[in-house]
Amino acid sequence: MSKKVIRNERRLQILEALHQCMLEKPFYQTSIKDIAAKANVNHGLLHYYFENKEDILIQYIEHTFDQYFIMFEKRFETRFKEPGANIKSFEEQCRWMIHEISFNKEFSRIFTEIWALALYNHKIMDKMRKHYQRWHDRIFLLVKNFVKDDTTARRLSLTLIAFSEGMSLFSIFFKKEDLCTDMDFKGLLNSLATRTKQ
Amino acid sequence: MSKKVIRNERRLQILEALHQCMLEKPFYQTSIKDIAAKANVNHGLLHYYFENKEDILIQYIEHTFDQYFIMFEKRFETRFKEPGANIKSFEEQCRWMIHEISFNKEFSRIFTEIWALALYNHKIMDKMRKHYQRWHDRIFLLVKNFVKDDTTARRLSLTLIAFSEGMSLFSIFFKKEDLCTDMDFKGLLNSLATRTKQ
Amino acid sequence: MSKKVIRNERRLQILEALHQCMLEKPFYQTSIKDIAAKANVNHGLLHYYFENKEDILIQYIEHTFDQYFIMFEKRFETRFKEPGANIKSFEEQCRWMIHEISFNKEFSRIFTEIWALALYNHKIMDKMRKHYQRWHDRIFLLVKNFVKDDTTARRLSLTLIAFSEGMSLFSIFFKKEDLCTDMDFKGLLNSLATRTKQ
Amino acid sequence: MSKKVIRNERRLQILEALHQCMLEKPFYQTSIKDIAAKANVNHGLLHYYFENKEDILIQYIEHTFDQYFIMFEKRFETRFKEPGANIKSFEEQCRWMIHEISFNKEFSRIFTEIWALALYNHKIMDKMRKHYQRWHDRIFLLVKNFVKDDTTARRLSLTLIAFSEGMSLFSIFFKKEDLCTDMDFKGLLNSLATRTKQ
DNA sequence: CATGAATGAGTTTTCATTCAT
DNA sequence: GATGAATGAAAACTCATTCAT
Repeated sequence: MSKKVIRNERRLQILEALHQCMLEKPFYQTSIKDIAAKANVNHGLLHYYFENKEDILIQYIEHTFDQYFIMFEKRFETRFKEPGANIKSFEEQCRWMIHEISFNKEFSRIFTEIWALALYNHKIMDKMRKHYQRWHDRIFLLVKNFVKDDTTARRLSLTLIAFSEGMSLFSIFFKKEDLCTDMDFKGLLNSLATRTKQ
Repeated sequence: MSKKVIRNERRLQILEALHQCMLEKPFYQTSIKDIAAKANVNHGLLHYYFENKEDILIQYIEHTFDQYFIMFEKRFETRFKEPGANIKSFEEQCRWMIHEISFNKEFSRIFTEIWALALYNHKIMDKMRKHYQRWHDRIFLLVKNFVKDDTTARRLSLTLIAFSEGMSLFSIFFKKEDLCTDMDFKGLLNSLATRTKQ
Repeated sequence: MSKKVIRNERRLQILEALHQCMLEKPFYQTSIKDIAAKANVNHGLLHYYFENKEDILIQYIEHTFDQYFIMFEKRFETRFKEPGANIKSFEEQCRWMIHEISFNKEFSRIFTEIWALALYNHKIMDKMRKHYQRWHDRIFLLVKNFVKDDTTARRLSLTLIAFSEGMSLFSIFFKKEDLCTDMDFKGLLNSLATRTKQ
Repeated sequence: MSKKVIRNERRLQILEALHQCMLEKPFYQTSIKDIAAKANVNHGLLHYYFENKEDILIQYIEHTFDQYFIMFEKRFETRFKEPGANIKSFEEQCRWMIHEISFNKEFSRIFTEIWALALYNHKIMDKMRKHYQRWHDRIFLLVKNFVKDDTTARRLSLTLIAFSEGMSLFSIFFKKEDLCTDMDFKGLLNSLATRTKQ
């Protein structure tokens, strides 16, 4: 293996260690030594591969959003060969998003914490905005098929994401069964847009 | 001032100081001394009135939810004298909730952090669940007027709260104008229930 | 009851509270509020009846030694009417001392701690020396009946007290049954004196 | 110096610093920073080498008892070549114990405090019991040469240690000259056993 | 006499980060 | 690259004591 590959492996090893740590303790209570121990590397080494503790988190966010984005695209491509999305593919993709992403226990926990960290940390905030925007752009493409007005379509798609994150959040406090898990997404868009359109 | 009055004054003074502090820094970076300084009291006093730092937060949560609950009830009572809510009053109350609570900047910031704190702190988690359940019970009463099936009505009302919290969260990352702010709540309930009903 | 009597009652109440506290926690971990709580009085009041925390302990020592001294004298007087002690009365009194004082669980615990407190506190040290000297003087009177040489008699009586305190100490670490509890005190004196005499 | 050597040096340096500190102040008034200052190391380092303040003390006790045990054995071996102890060697060894250990000023002070600390700290109590038992086992071997009955021999040897600790304690309150320092240890055993035997 | 609010000094402990080996 | 010793700032919490009421 080349040095670059080793370097990348170590990096991923450490990011995965952070992931495991964040399932046990809040980030601010997770020490560099905790992460190092989970990754089976010396704690001094983390400062060789990453600038500081914050940098590990920043790169973790980047890495995780990328993974989910790739998952989303792969799933879409394999199921809906035609370029344009129809109602059925839109609905299915939305449902998959709720079930596989919003209701993913680990995802919910870790991102609930990252939202909080973003509040008073510009770098994390910027990173989050950037990724939510990328996500927004992608969902917008789907919604655009049913909503003529661009401004409305953008609003609808962002609200859809906000809704799915609300579901993610509440899956922490309540059981999935207590929430509506299968809905009429097309109708949802309509009702959301009704007044906004006026 | 009697000792009892002093006691209560101080407590509120400290809770308000925590509120101000949490607008500046994350809770875990807010020291007891920071809160004391904002409250203009000696830091030792905080340990006299509260068991520990966590206890201040717990009581802050209690106090804040209570305030919002009272606001909600007052608003409802003054506008809709008749006991049973009709479509119009339901819609207006929902809209008010989104605009005055979900889109309240301070509320959004502070509770986004409290969600994260709840993740690894049972006491905070229990407190949050308790208050969300109270909120849930209240919204359920409104929804019940339009939805016959109780199970469905409960699911719908909880999902409505999840949705409003999602909006609250996203008001941190984006501008209000980027989201749908006025919607057809009755239609929303219908579309959420469509598949769940089946 | 006169004010003076009330005052004394309160004082004893507080000294007894300290006694109870010291059975639970070391003195330095016992707060003024702990003592106040046990005595069922307001903590501010302790500073009215006593100069400070140390003063309570000093007075506790005085009070406790006095009690034991009175017990010793009473027991001696009731059993041995004649003024001069004979071998039998000396032996019995020694045995009583070991069994009732050295092996008194509470006495052992509390004084083991007071010895340590005396090490770096002159007032406590002086108080302890004063009472041990009083005790020494008393035992000397008994030993004097069998030992002609005053210097030797003084050494023997002090060593006898040291021995009984050693037993008190070890009753904390081991069971009474693991130690010799009934011995030939007269023979003990002889063997202790053998070489010292030369 | 290898890292392992550094590690051991530092440990001993810190234990020695605790020793020096305990000659000046009670343990509970000795701060981690005091010990660090005496050891000429950063106070944070103490938490790197030891779990906490209590752990330093625990290891100090272990270290100190070990040292005295080794001293005892060396002295015995160099003076009494024959395996079995005779009266003379027993008496000399006892005398040495009283003079070099019980009457060691530093030893007396520090252990008087450790006895008190053991009262409400299980770990220290266990450590002390363990070492006193080891000491007991060793003295028992000597006493066994003159006392046939094992139970009696065990009681006698433990009482002998209690006696020497009583002397240690009283050397704090009084001068050595006020106590019997050279005695007939063989006779002492006999008088202690007289009644116990019956 | 009695209360309890207020003070502030002091303590243990944690940890990101640096750096010599 | 890897190790682990070392640093020092910062935090929560305790508590004797004072004092106004």
